[in-house]
Amino acid sequence: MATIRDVSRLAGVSVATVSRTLTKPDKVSQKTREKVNVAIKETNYKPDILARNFRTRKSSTVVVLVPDIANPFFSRVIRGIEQTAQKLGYAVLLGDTQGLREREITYAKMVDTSQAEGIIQLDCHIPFEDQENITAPVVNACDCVRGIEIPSVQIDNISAAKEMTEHLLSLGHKNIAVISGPEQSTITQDRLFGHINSLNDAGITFKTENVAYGDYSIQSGAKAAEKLLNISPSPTAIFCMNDEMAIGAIHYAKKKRLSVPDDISISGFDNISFAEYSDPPLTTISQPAEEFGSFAMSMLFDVMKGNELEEKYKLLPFELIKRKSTGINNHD
Amino acid sequence: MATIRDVSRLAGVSVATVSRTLTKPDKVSQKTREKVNVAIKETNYKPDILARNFRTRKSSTVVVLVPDIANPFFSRVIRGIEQTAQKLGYAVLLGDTQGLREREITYAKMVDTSQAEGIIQLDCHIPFEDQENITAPVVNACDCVRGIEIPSVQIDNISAAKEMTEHLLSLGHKNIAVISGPEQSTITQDRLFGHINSLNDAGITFKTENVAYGDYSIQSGAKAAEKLLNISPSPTAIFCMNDEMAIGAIHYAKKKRLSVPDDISISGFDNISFAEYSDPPLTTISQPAEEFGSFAMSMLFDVMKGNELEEKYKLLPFELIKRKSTGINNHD
DNA sequence: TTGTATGCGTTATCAC
DNA sequence: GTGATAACGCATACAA
Repeated sequence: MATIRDVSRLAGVSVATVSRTLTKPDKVSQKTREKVNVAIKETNYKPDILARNFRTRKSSTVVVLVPDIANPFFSRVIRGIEQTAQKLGYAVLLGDTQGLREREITYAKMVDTSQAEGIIQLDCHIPFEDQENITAPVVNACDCVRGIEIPSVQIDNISAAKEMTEHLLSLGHKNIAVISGPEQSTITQDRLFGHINSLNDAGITFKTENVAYGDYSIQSGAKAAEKLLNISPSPTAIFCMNDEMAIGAIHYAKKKRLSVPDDISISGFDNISFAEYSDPPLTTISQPAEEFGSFAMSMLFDVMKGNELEEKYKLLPFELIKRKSTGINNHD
Repeated sequence: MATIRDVSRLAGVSVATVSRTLTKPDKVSQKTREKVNVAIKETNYKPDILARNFRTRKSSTVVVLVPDIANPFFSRVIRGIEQTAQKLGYAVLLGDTQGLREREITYAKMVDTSQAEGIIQLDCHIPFEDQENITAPVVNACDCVRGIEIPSVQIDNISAAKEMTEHLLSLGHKNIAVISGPEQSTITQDRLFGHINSLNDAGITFKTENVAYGDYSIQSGAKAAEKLLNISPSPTAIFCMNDEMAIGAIHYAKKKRLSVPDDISISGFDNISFAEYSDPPLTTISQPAEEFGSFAMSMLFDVMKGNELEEKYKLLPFELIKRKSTGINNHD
């Protein structure tokens, strides 16, 4: 492999000039530049990025912590991250954490060892051993850690849950169940809060037994629906905190020979590509997944550069998508 | 940040000894090791991986080229890659290529510049400018490049397609349509080949007009179904080359008020998590996605180490999963 | 605008 | 088993 030395010799210039030609071409005369470029071609020289990274103390790499890469919503976020990272000259290291704190910390430590310059965390945890001490550039996307000074980009989950609940209320539903995400999750808490708020505004008392917790998987949605649809009086609508669980819930309802939405309305969250093609098509909240990723990467870039952030806690717009899985309450 | 120098001073040993304690502890006496470890803790020393990588000419990183990270099948493969990579001490760089050759080449070049040591390619392209010259350790997973010396792990797509086709034939279907993947794709070609083979074995002539090409998206499946279900005589079964397109096809069939499977049988491929919860549940081919990733990473490891591969073209087992989207032909 | 010289933090070589 | 030291390839401060 040719080194910068070989190029400099062939071009008859110093290594410094070759280096400059590559990284600050405006500081090199047109003529010299040409000479150097010819020599680079001739030698098929490729700068050794390992050496460059070492010398500059930069890896041009960020690590993204994702609880489950196989979740279509997260993978869309990652796609957004990747695209913007590439534009900004960064590579993306994948850290599938399976929600394990231990693995989050392992990956986050890559910043300590200079392997990565910053972290994008898609879960609601602080990925450091010392929870109080944020020791590396980090940004939250989709979810966030409450009360902690970590910049984040998400939707207004409280308002989104309110809007969905109001939609269900407007269809005449009074006994609304919830299939929630993990209880500790910030977005889950926010959405539940918004939901309860709407109920209260409508003069309806929220009942704890109307909530079942899932893990965002289809299976957990089906299981939660089984629990909720066998209490009495049976709810006439279920507000699910993601589309997968809604699809699982619909599946169980159908198995029980309930018609969706005639017997039971079921709503989702995220608007994944399957939502539109579910039977019936899912009423859901559309979240700008790619934009989350893209925006988070831009924010992280600023944090890494030491730039001031315009908004530390960014909210992106969401949209209620009304489809056929929710309908008028025919039961009471 | 403490360096190896600081540790050596505090421990009263040479930097070489500190380095050895970290990377070859068996070459250091118990006593010295303890001294060094105390000093490491004291100074909170973390080896600079950038410097280490530079010195050893290794990045301990592999790059994975994926056409579309948001495809649930690919993300499962990536999960498998990530898990095994972590075990083997490698980090995974994400290269979402959108199927663009240009981006594949860009990412593959990271090996030239030492940023990555090897490549896992999930698409059926050679990620190098010079197609004839394989210039970096590379392994194919799921798909493969035909006639090229790139190690690969996949299922026997020909046999899988045969098995599915035979299943449809056994249900009495004679006019079977195909919703295929991209025409240039190797796995598409293999599956089509297997399909045609089965038809021939059954004495049925394959008709080109019974094939529509999609891009693996739900939308493309719906569109392809629209084309196929409006030719005459209408096929009584559709063999789709992935689950997303099958779900799209089912969606269109229902829209046309056709019953699946009474009027039309539709089969998928991949067995993604949504397959089981589709309505009706999808008959499909289960592929070991995580194992593809895991196995590919192990193979790449061997290639990078210069080890001989036990099998250069590995086939993993698949399974025909019979569900309710395929049924007996009631039409002729 | 260009060249010279230095050093980044680590590992490897070779003495001891 | 341990230490002294060179070297990896590059970017940069400084001199010219």
